[in-house]
Amino acid sequence: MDKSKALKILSQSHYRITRSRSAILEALFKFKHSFTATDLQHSIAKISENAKVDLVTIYRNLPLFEEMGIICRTEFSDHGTSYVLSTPEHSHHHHHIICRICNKSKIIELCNLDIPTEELNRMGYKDIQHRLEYSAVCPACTK
Amino acid sequence: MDKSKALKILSQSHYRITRSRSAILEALFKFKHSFTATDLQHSIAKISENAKVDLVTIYRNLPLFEEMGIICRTEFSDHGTSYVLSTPEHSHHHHHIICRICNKSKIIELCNLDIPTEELNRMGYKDIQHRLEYSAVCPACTK
DNA sequence: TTACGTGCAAACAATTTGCACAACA
DNA sequence: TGTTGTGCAAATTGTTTGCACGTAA
Repeated sequence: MDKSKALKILSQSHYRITRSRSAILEALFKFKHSFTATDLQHSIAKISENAKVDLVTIYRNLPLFEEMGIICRTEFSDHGTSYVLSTPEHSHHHHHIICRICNKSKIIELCNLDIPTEELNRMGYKDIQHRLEYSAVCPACTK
Repeated sequence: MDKSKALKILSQSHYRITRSRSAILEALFKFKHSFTATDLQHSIAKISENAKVDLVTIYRNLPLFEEMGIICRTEFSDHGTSYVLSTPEHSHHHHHIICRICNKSKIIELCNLDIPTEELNRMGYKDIQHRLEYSAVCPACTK
């Protein structure tokens, strides 16, 4: 997934291609780890002085981009919501591990999680959702 | 665990037994499901008009009570931190399932989660923490 | 009596909302 | 041109901090 792919998805869904959305996506795809709305704003400002996008606009677009499958929301950090890019790997069930020092995230596979979900289902729980987030100090930061 | 047990824990740890802490604990143990700081404040107000405790005081005591093992923090709800009572069952590794309708929570066992943790350890990640929260519509609320 | 707790006010941070204006399709 | 999107300001919500006063040990 890159910027032009994302723009295509947007227009195919009849969302408008605006200067702001373009600038947000431009900055988005530069991130190698998870980012917040504020991170994005700073990043956009760094790219170009006159590309400024209001924080509100970013807040309004992030859920949209998530809906489109461009980014993926995570909530491990105690301070607010952050996102990671949707890679092809993101299309299937998975979870993240986030380094508490450098903030980089990696995907981890956890198929055995489906088992308890099924059990809960048998117990009568409906529309089961779960959120699993790992945090740790990554190998690089351990040194 | 009940109020007097909690008070004993506090005083054994050289924390003072105050009117506020007493009132908070009084209200605490009445909850059958998860609660937030604000929930607690309302609950205290309902119990007795002159037992009022400042929200700030509640915010300052909840982490303390958690440290003492009296309550257990959960963060599934999108809007802020909530807690559940520590039952004897809480002393071992577990997770919760919270009903999105009635907000009641139950403990679920998930020992197979230890496996990925170990794997991550082998991969060089240190001080691994995880948070797993299930939410669903419980059998009662399905009807 | 003295260190620990509390209340109040105020600061903060993350996020949302209202509304007039701007700009895509 | 009409609808959708944006910026600005301001409101909300959850949580934290500073400080003078109160009180348990």
